Amino acid sequence: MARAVPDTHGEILAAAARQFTVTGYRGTSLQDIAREVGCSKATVLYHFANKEALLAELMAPAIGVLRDLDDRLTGLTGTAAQEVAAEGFVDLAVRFRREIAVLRGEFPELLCQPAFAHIQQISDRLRDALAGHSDRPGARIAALVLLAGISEACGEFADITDDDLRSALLTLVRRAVEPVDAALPQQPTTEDKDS
Amino acid sequence: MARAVPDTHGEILAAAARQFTVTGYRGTSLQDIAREVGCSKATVLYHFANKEALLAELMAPAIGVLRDLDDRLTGLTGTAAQEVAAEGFVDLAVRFRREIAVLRGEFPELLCQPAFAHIQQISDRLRDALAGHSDRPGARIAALVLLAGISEACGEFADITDDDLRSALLTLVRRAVEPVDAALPQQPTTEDKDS
DNA sequence: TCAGACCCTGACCGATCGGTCAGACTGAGG
DNA sequence: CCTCAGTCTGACCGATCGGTCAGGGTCTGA
Repeated sequence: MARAVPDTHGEILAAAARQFTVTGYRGTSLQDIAREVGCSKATVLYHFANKEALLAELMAPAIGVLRDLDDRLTGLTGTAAQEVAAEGFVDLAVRFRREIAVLRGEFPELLCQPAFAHIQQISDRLRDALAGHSDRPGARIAALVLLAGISEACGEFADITDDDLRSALLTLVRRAVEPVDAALPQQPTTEDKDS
Repeated sequence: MARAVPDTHGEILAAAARQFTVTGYRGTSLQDIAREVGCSKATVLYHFANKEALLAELMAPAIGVLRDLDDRLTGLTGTAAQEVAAEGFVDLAVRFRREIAVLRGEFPELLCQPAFAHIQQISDRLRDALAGHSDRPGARIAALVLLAGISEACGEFADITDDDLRSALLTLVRRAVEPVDAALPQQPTTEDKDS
């Protein structure tokens, strides 16, 4: 059979994805990646301008989907925004479990890099949408906890199929999100003083 | 006035806490800490055997409380376990917002260090308790999302008082956790197929 | 006055990091 | 045959990391 063209570029990308999910971006050296691929560190830097470019190419698809979701959210408010945000983010988190796991806690530093310039604003808008654009602390807190928790947790359930994980998460979010409509007031919690 | 005894040890600890929460454990060098304190790096290593020992002393109180919670959970099952786990963890997360933020995503590596040997097992037990010791995927997923989300999110709400944050989180957890007892069935959500 | 504990430091160490560079190898085209 | 572009590499760079070490100040108690 014809010797397959050695797709070194793709192999490096795949190896980087694996390593990043295990030891994080900063915790993975170019040497580590080169070792797994079976090439030299210089080869990695021949195919990618620098370490950041490698990460950027790895995250590009996920970021594209995140941008699409952001577009779909513009103009929506209240329950409609919550539902779109919930479905959209759950789907994104499940599909890109691995990519999201890469950012494990390295968000603050990574977001400073130009390739990820607008992520912070997008995820802020996403959180607002999930909170139904309410400024009640309970709504904001619930939204952030859910987004952060889903991001963090998705990578842990490698044994669960995408469909199962998606439906379980969506059920959870719908149950957990603070309803924005005052139309259905729930029982007041222990104390509700607006000082 | 009498010159106050310079509590270098405490100053280093405080500076480390500040820096760790901003740039993470690995992202903070001993040099950074020394610079903030206004001493040499060698001084930092005079007061603490090594970087890990500095982190360990910083986390000790939080770990103690976590251990206590773990003790209180032994023997509990079902709803009782869920309630104790929820209250205990929310309280812990709020009180030690800063300490928890330090571990921002560096859990996997840090847990390998001897000082944090049993944390993983404790948090596994905590998750099981919050899931009511159910092995249903939905329950496990909800528990993990909530624990991870609360850990991640707590540090973000510096503008909210402990009490407000605690009650908001507790309300969220009670709303979001998957009820374990079939005894009190709530209205079935959109779809409830047990495949 | 002196010894010793305590506190602190500059200089230094080996390791590792991301990144550069000149050059070797290879295969296709003229 | 030669050329040339594409691919890859070992050697090397400066920076930074955590950590060591010998020694200098300072205070206290005998």
